[in-house]
Amino acid sequence: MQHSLKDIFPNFSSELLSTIEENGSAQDFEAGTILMRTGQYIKNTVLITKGKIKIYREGEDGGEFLMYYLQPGQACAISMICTTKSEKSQIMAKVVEDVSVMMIPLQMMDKWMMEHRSWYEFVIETYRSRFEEVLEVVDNIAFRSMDERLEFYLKRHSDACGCSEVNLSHQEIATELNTSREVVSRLLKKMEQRGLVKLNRNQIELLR
Amino acid sequence: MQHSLKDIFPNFSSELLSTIEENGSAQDFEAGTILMRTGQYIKNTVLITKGKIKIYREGEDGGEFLMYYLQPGQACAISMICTTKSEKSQIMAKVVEDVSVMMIPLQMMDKWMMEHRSWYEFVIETYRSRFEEVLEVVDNIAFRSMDERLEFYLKRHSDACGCSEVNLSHQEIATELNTSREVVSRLLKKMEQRGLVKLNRNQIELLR
DNA sequence: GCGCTTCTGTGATAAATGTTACTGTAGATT
DNA sequence: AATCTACAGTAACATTTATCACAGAAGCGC
Repeated sequence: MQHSLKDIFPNFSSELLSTIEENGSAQDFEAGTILMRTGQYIKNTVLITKGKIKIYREGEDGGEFLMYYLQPGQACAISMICTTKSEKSQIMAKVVEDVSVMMIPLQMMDKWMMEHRSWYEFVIETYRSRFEEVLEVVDNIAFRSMDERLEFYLKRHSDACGCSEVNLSHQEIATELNTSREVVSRLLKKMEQRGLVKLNRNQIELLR
Repeated sequence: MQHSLKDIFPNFSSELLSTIEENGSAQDFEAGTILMRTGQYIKNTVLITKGKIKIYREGEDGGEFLMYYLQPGQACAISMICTTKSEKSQIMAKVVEDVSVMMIPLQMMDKWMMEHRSWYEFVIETYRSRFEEVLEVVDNIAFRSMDERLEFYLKRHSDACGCSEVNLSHQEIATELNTSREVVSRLLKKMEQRGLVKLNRNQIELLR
């Protein structure tokens, strides 16, 4: 069953909602799709109405460092920021759970800021929350060691999917933390010994 | 000799400039002043007209991780973002070179967004550039080792002060990179052997 | 079942970074 | 000059993280 835009963005005024329906283009993408690559020019602001997206920062050596998740009711802050001057994307966006999005042409972004108070507030709040999220990422890598970062990673994953099972291989986790598989395996083993997780093949159960 | 607001913010319309003069409060602070602490509520948006400010992320253990510099013609993105809802600051701001600032009461922020196109563009550009700067910080700590980060730190310092001498002790540098003095000393010695710097007491000369 | 691939576990070792301890030196204070 | 203090250099060692090597287990296709 499909939720309406109104349910997903409850703070939008009804005028704004119909303008979005009019000017936006609804699109679906399967899990695994790369929605945006580092260096690409951005032509749309993306509103997520269903599914999940992960935002990565790419290293020169091909690393894919996980920054944060995007979920229904949220928007890609980068696509908003870059939109105005049609700048290049500084990040990579990957679909991790089949998504539906509304693509908003870049010229609408500025226009609506003036015309719709609820759009303005949404944009500011998007900036604020994403900025804070990135600051938290900085905290983690600047001040914490790998075991703490791994615990944080697992917690965030289960928060995002709303369940206590993480269905990822150690290699995938290692890539997103920019470390090696062996390190992840070892740290997970220690967590299992401490009773924090139960390890299965391609699955980690969080116990507390 | 004092530059006028118009010279420092050349893109602001003359109406906006006079509104700023009218509603803002010009204030000076000496080097060393903490302008904003983590957890404080933000009551003003800060425009820098003279001097330099460093923005830090504070760790729980008392670490002060340097994020970026603010210079004349720039504004504190955090103070803009948090302003709307009078949120708590997520960062610490320290004056490193005597500054003059314009304090803009938070309610002006929203008002001017609607009334002054040049303010709107300035705010969006501020968000964009600060976001990019933080992403670069993430790059550095996620993908680079301490020697590369130290070189980047020194380069950024000399860019900010416009000279090739860094007048800081090894301890101060270590604090801002969240490492220990010994590590900084060792790496600097190696850089000296590679001919990249010349080390004096309380001063590092960049040679290329 | 057999062969193949992917995933996981683990030891050995290397490299980077953090910590402790101690020394010497430059500059300031008296 | 004698003393004091902050700063810098460095050796020795501990810890964390990365890399290499290999082996066993789980799932898959045939």
